[in-house]
Amino acid sequence: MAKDFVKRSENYSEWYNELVVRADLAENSAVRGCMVIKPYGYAIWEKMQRALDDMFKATGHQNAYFPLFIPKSFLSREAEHVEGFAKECAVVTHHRLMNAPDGSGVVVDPNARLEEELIVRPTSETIIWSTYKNWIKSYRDLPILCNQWANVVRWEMRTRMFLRTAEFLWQEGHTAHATREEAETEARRMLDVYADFAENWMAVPVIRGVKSPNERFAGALDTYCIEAMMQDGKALQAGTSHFLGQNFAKAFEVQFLNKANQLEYVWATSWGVSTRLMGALIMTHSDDNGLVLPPKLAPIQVAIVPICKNDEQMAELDAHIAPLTESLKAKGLTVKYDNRTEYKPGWKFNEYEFKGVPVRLAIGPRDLENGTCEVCRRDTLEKITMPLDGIADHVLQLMDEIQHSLLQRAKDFRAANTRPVDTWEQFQTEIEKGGFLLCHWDGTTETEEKIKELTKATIRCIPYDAPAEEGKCVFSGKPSHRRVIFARAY
RNA sequence: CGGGAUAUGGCGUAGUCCGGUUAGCGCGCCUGCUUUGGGAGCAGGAGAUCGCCUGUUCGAAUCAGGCUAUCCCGACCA
Repeated sequence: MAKDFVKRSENYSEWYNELVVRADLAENSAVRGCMVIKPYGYAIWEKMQRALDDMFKATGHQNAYFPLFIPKSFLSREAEHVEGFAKECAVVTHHRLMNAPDGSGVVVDPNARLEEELIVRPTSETIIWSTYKNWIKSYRDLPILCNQWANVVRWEMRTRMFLRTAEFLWQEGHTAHATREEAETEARRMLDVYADFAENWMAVPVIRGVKSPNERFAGALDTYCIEAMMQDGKALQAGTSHFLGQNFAKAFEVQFLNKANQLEYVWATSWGVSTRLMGALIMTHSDDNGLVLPPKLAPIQVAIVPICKNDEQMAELDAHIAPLTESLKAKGLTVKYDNRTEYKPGWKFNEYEFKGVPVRLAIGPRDLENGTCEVCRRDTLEKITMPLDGIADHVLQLMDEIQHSLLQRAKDFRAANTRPVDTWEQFQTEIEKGGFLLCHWDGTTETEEKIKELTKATIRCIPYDAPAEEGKCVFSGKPSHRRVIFARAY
């Protein structure tokens, strides 16, 4: 049991904050609202990046890089877009510092004011579409399937590590298409990529759906999303994909000549996932003993801890364990053999447990005699002693088992906390218990906002697979044709 | 931007009400010895202009005024 570590049931958000710091994932920085992602946390993010990047490439996308700064005028080209982001933009107004006249340090040089202020990108639609205008002349230039890995800044009032920080890392895909249908297909296809990644790499089950107009991205015609349920029953939007229609093409005058030699506006999509996925990963699997990582994203998959009484024994263990390490590595596993003498085995057990290492092997004098090894899996904390012979295959299989079992466990949790609700009275009590409420909704923004105001619950999405079903809106009683998901969200 | 709170070695804190030796303790850190199957023990050691400024006083971590920063609760949000 982790010492001095608050339990999820006692204070979930404190548990989360402490876990992030103590598992060495990230820490707060000198800059308000910005975090430092530490090497161990960044290693997880790199694994996510790698997997996603491969999936983007496999679906025909290429990486590119666009500027951090956006001319102020660009942002205001699309009316809804600017309205959505105006309140949280960092603005560059000057380009030079000078020594303070009174010697008190350095000040902004008032003579170095920029002609046009620059916005630190909150997202890159505008700068990218101003560029695409130059790239697109003919139907032969389409589609353009670009992605960029970048940092963005949204000046948030209240921040939480990974879940909402003023600066965060993400990828943003921006595509341009000749037809509406093709763009819509692209937006949905990338959502499927995200869902695939969430479930098969992160072991986080997600619900695919469409956002209500109220929750839609500023400037989009449709926003598709994947929604996950955290262990406290709150929803977390884990990824979004937008069908932007011709809004940005019109704002930036991006037209192409079609086969009939007629000018048409280009159709657009954008889609992104961010370091917020780290938050989803943490809050889906981790427990009161610390972080729990799915094997596919764990920077260390196997930790090996030797147990011994003296130097000679350690030397013997080193020699004995070396081939074991090699055989695990030969299976493609990431292995850490920890024979530091400054820490005792018990300390190491706790350390690797807290950091979510999926499998731990311990080998001591008794094992040397018996040709065995203690195998402990992080997700269940189950320990078994087994012969060293064939251990690499066993561990490899265990990785698979853990990966699947984490997903299954999360699915079971979600299922246990998802239920239909048909009356307003019931809604008010049920929403307090957390989880997803499947409810009929009359389709109006007024109803959605009223419900949000009264209960802090929002429509997370209208699931793709919501079956047609006649019913009455849980709030207004007006007719509805399918259920949507209500929940409190991060 | 409203409402509340806090600020003391790297971290967590005692002391503040009621001013008075060298600012105490735990964790961590350094050195040495003994240890190692679930966060080791002992001994020694380093480390703090008590958030900042001004004032009151013989004397301020402690009292007063101002400032700054951070955290929590709201409004806002991927």
